[in-house]
Amino acid sequence: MEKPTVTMNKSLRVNSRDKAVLVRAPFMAGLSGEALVKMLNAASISSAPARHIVFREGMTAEHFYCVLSGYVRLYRLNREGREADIRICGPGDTFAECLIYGDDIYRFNAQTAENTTLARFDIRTARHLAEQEPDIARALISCLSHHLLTTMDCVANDRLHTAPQRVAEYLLKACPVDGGPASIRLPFQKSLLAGMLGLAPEALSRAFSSLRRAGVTVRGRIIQISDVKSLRDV
Amino acid sequence: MEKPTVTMNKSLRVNSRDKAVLVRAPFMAGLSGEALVKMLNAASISSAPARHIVFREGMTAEHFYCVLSGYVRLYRLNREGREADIRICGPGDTFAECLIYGDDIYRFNAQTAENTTLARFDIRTARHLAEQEPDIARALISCLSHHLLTTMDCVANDRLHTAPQRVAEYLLKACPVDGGPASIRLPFQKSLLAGMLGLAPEALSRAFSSLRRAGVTVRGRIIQISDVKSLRDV
DNA sequence: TTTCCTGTTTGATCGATGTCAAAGGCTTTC
DNA sequence: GAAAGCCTTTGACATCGATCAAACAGGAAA
Repeated sequence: MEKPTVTMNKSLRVNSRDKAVLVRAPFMAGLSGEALVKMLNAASISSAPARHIVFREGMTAEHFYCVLSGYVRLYRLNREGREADIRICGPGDTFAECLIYGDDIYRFNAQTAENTTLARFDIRTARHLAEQEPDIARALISCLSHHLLTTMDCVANDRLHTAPQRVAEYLLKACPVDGGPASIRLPFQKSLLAGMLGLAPEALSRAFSSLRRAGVTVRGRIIQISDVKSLRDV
Repeated sequence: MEKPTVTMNKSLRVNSRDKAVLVRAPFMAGLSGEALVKMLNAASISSAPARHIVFREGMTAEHFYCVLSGYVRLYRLNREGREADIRICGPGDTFAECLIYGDDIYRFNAQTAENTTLARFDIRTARHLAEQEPDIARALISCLSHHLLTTMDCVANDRLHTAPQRVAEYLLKACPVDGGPASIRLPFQKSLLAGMLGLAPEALSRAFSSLRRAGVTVRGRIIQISDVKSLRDV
């Protein structure tokens, strides 16, 4: 049990690679010079080790975040303490930005899945910026729209597809090529992928083994697909 | 099978009750005079009978909508043709507004669940208005944020709670009082509630009957709750 | 009020996934 | 390179919810 903390472990000088990720993140891409500078100035970069609690459900929401490297798990608990992931955020993803005009309380827990670098924005500052700079408002709208669509996709997938189908869909999205053989390296642990797809780790494992007949071979984080096209028929 | 149509069945003169709902909708509430007038001018009111297809997944997205009366089901199909509801929109709810800065294609199907009146907004016009009027941008951000939170709740509920728990949660949200006995009248058919909670109608029925032990009595659309507090323990 | 239609409930069954436990295999660290 | 630790896989089992079919009930229309 780690105690909830608002501040990150250590602040770092802004790394050029971090800055590049931040500027290219969907949230900031398309910002003009003036607006971009304002947002960059409002950001503070920090890093956290794996399993660090970024915030907990119920805490006063003072910041929203953009992942620069690593992964963050957004999840909620039921009464018995079982966790369910709501979203997995990777490099370029923004989270808790939906609280910018809402209650001032986090609605879920956020925990790093591995060594992670985050950009942190003060929510009140961002709100003011969004009201001053139309470009920032536009970026926010665009970002929120995209999240909403993604999350609706998630609901539909959960309700419509079985475990192997969800895995196949993930692989197809991650596939660089469109037909023939392909190879993918998972960017994170399988247990994280399981949570992303709304599955227990055991169920993900079984889904993979049921995909063997569709030409999917798994060895560690490397996934070989003998024929991408046949994955679509799962 | 109804053919997909972009236009509603018949345009009506703006009813005063419809207008009242529109102005009070979360999307427009908080708009100042100027911005409000612009948005109202951009709206066109129309009505449709039950089971009317408002739009289909894959169609070019030209409008987004606000429900003034009745209910609209947003859903997607799997390969076998089974439907899964993603969201149920009631009076005051906005849908497809998430396409304002995205692809120009609807990502799900929309069908009226009963006699329904809708306000329709041209997406391009709304986009321009959002860029001209900061208040409209703010309203959009607020509306999208709220939808995103609601949809994330939906994912968490699906993954964390059983059918009876989801029904209990719905009843608690719908409850006017906070403890003691209460009575609720469902505003729509049970099959719609089932879809909303991600259940087959039979599963909803069984969930209700399993809630009898928690003091829930169902007769038609009327639901009696002997003790609201005990519903929380489900 | 009566009838018909549609929505709802109930029963039986099946498939899918969560849970627990133990064995196996990567990865990392020394 | 070797060992330890954690992640992952596999098996067995229980549970939940979907599906199909048929009985039932409620609501709308005559």
